[in-house]
Amino acid sequence: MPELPEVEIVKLGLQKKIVGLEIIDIDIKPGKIFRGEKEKVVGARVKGLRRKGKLLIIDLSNRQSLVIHLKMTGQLVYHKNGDTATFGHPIPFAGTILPAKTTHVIFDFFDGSRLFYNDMRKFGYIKVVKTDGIEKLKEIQDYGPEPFTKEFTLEKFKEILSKKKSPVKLVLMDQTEITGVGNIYANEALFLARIDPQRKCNELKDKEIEKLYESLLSVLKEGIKYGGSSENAFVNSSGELGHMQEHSRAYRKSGKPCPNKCGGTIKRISLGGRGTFFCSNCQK
DNA sequence: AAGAAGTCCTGGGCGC
DNA sequence: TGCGCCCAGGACTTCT
Repeated sequence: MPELPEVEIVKLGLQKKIVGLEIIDIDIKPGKIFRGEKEKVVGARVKGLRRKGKLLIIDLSNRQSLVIHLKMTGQLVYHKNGDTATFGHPIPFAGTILPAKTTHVIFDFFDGSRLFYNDMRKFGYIKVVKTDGIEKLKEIQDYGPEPFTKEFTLEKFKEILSKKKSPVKLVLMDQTEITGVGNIYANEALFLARIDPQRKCNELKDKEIEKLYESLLSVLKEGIKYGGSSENAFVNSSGELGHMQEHSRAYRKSGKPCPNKCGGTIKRISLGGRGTFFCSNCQK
């Protein structure tokens, strides 16, 4: 599932590929994914890309922006010579076919290249929003501080955790508390910090919070370094898989021996209705 | 007011 | 082999 590192990888990839290009058409498969008016986008150039938590924002030259959430299985794949790839004419690309069965939106650029939005589970969306109005979007307004920004200090992290009584993993994943962290990196950060995901936030000791702060930043950096985690359907803007899943320690490792060699076994429980992986032997 | 449960959606895993 | 059942999972909505 695309989280902060995966969305960052897509952003960095597309920054090199589509900035400056004019959108001359958009093909939209009927459905709820594309929200807004196509006419507000066609004819505009791509001015730049930004990321806010798990949201990707494509700013256009006409004061409109595309706000994109990939949710579980969203993909943004760019094809430089995609001029023959349309819904009627699929072409082979990066070991797959574009457009795929899961393609819902195709952006056509002036130079014949194309950007494909694929989404197997159709949870994601592309919203057309006035650039000026982005900060007022409910989802963005409610966002908590974001890792790697100057607001996200250890002190701020302590403040966030100390006021919550819920299990620490749920708070790490709550976008209104901390923005950008999802299930994979929450599991990994807690494993590195050797903290039980079920621990109540306000009962964590200062030392533990410090360790968790470092671990969280460290696993997010690692995710970016390895090109994202392709545990689910994630691919980068060139259609390639990431490698973070090859380095994950706890996520989806149930039954495997604990990588800390503590003698324990990674187990899987459900927390907040979500799969939670940890070593009950060394995560206390 | 906070926490639990339901919702969306589809491929994949499982049992028979 | 093949059918049907059920589940994951981010974030929002609805219920308790």
